[in-house]
Amino acid sequence: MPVTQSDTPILSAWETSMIDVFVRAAGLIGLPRSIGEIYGLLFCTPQALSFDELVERLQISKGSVSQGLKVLRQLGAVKLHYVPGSRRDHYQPELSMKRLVRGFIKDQFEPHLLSGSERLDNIDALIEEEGDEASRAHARNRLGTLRSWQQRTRKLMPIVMAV
Amino acid sequence: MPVTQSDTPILSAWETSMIDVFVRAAGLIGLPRSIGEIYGLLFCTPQALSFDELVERLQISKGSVSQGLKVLRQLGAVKLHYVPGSRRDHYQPELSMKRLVRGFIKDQFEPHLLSGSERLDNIDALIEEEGDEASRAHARNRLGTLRSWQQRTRKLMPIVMAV
DNA sequence: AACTTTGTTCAAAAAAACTTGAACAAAATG
DNA sequence: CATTTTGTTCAAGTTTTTTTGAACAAAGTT
Repeated sequence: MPVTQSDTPILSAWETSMIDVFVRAAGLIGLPRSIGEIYGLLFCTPQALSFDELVERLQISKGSVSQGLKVLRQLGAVKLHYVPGSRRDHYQPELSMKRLVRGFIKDQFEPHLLSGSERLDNIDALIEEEGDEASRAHARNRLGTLRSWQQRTRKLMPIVMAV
Repeated sequence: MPVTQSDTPILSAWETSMIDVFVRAAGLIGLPRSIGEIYGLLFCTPQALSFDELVERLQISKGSVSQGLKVLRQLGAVKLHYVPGSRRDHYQPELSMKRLVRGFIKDQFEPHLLSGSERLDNIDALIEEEGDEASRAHARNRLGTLRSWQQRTRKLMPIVMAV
């Protein structure tokens, strides 16, 4: 007995709008739409939601939900919530802005900052291998600028994470 | 007499590496590779560079350079530099981190923050149109969380821009 | 043990973002 | 005014990213 519930309004108007806010925010920080949708729906909903409920209410594929939740867990943006009497995993959104920001920076920014330092050291070495002294001097100078930018960015991190 | 200068090393090793740093940085903030390349080469070079020099040394199309420079000008990341006796526009990189950050935030973030406020007001109205009082109360509550996030982000901006 | 439930993986399809290059516009030059 | 120089625009091509869905694995049920 196939149940065609296709005309049930799966999301209310305010939910759709609020999810849209998160989809845009996701785009702003370089995350795919589906991740914005998942976090957005969790954010709208009072109870924890299961995998299946996300698939059904958002009308996106299991694959997208699975991968999206994986990223969100990695960022610390969702928490598993045990629901007695259910075998399914249930998810709730992390609501602490501080933790959200911290998770994002740690996962997406810090790695680049670190590998960046090594890169600059390599460039330092390369500079000494070519050109005349005048152009080497200029290159060293610019490298110094870059290093100062890196350092200032590093100092900013704790401040941003303290939001 | 076709001149095949294909084996001229157009970029030195350290320049290539330094440009690579900027290409990665561009990716990190959601800008295309070509923009990282353009800014990167300007950053490496002592003199101002013309449009043509960018095309030739980076080996990318005129279209990419034209659009890339357009974005960089908009961000305030490059400055026009008048070169006597040349009709071509010449470009130099903005070297002040403060100005670079300020330009990026003003161009890419603030618009979203502003339009965001209007969106939240709309959601506020939509919430009152559906559901029972209990669910409306929850929705209002979450909207409040979102507003506080927005406000905290706003307060952070001047601090980041003061880097 | 066979079956069901739950969720992951990954190759292929779809969508989005970026780049190219040819046509075009604007301004300087001869 | 025809020509050259300089740079922009935009449709088409390319590359990258995201989404889908079917096959699979793991663990619980009967």
